[in-house]
Amino acid sequence: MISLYDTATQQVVPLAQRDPGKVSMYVCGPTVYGPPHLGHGRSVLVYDVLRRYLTWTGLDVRHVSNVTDIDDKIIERAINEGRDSSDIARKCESIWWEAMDRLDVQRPTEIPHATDYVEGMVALISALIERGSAYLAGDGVYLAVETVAGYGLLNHQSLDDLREGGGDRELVGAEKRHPADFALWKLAKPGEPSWPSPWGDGRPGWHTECVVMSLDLLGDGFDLHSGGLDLVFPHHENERAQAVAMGNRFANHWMHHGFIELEGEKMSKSLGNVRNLLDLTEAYDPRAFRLLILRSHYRSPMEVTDASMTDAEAALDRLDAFTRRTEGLEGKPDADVLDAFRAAMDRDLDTAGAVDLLFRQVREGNSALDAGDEVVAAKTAATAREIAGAVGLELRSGAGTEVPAEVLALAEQRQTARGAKDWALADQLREQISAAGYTVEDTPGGPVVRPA
RNA sequence: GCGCGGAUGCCCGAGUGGUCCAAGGGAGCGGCCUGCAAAGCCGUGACUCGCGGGUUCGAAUCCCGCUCCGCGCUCCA
Repeated sequence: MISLYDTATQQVVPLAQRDPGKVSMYVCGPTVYGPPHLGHGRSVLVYDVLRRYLTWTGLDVRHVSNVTDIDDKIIERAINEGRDSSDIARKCESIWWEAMDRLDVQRPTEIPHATDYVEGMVALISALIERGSAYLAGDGVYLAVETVAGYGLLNHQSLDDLREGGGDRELVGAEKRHPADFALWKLAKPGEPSWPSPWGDGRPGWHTECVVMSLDLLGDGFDLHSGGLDLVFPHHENERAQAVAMGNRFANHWMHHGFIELEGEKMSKSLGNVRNLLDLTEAYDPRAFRLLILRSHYRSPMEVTDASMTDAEAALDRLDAFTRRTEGLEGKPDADVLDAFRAAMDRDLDTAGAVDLLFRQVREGNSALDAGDEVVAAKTAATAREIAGAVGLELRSGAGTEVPAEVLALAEQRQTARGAKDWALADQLREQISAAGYTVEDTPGGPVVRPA
């Protein structure tokens, strides 16, 4: 059974399953108003790894992740660009999935869209008003945080402390009863997209969609709710407030991952140093990004730099080279190593420990091959494949890669030259192969040509 | 101000009170292998884990204080 840090209790505790053998997880998905950045990349990879691992251990994972396709930021962009907000949402979403595919991230089992749940949200807000936990003000409906038991569970701050807040907060809606009250429904201004409601046309407020969609699809008391550290407050605190005000338990366990930093600063839009996920996956092997994320702990801040990506690519080369060397060897994974892998992963998702085990297999296997021991090599290779597969890291042997006939011809000429001990010509031919973007390796089984 | 989290070798980065005189990767250097390479293997790096106290038979790990850094405090993953 895996244990994970729970933001609510501030402890690493076993992830309890409401239904034995099944895991229900809700991961806050994107608001589609722009291209996905590196932070989104870390988010999806962390939960993709978690999901794949849980599935690998034999659990039936239901992974719900929303697409928020109506939001102030989308509207803002629509107005600025004179476009329809649904058009922006649709295009951004398709770019999102393209990035996910490049990163080899599995699709969630369910992908609810906010705009498909507006009726449900209106019903929830109505019920909250009936219960006296929400009220109508001049520009919309607000949730009265003082009526919610345990508000601050995730943020670990009292309402008084929140009120003191150091930021230059904008007190949206002067009619709020308490400064921490937040919008559930925003009445539409002219020209804004809107839906009908008992309080007038408008749109949903603070992530009411996540509350309605998670409860609808997963039911109350679902196992895990997760997202970035920045979602702890107010996003998740406010989701929880809405659900709890309705008498729900809501999520049983809260998981949050750390940020990606660029040169020591949290990557943020305001700093203008955001790097686009599509750009990153163009510039580097997307698997290197997954490996980089696996090598650090999900709650630690993490740097993504040209140096760290290049470093990860070099490490990946080592894995691929081993895969190439052990191709065709059939063996069974080492049960002890897989136990160690499980132990690491169950310890608050110690993926770095898993990577450690993976590389140890590689070294052991390479040594075995050098010693001519194919049995041990086959075993380590099978173990490495098993571990890599469990965390979604694809290992490539390069088999099936097309090498152009002219390059193969150069390699053959080089072999002939080598046979004649004409080293100058052989080296010159290798230069040509290299210039064409290929590497030739002289192995006991003869020369092997592969993409550099 | 309040809250959360960091500080480990040249770089990245694990670390579960004793098995830690601290993983793994990258880079460097030396060696083996090779016609030379590539790939691979072996060797080599922290007398120490931000600083100062404390608890303990024993601390990178627990507690207290301090320094520095990051993040949040109403629409960021």
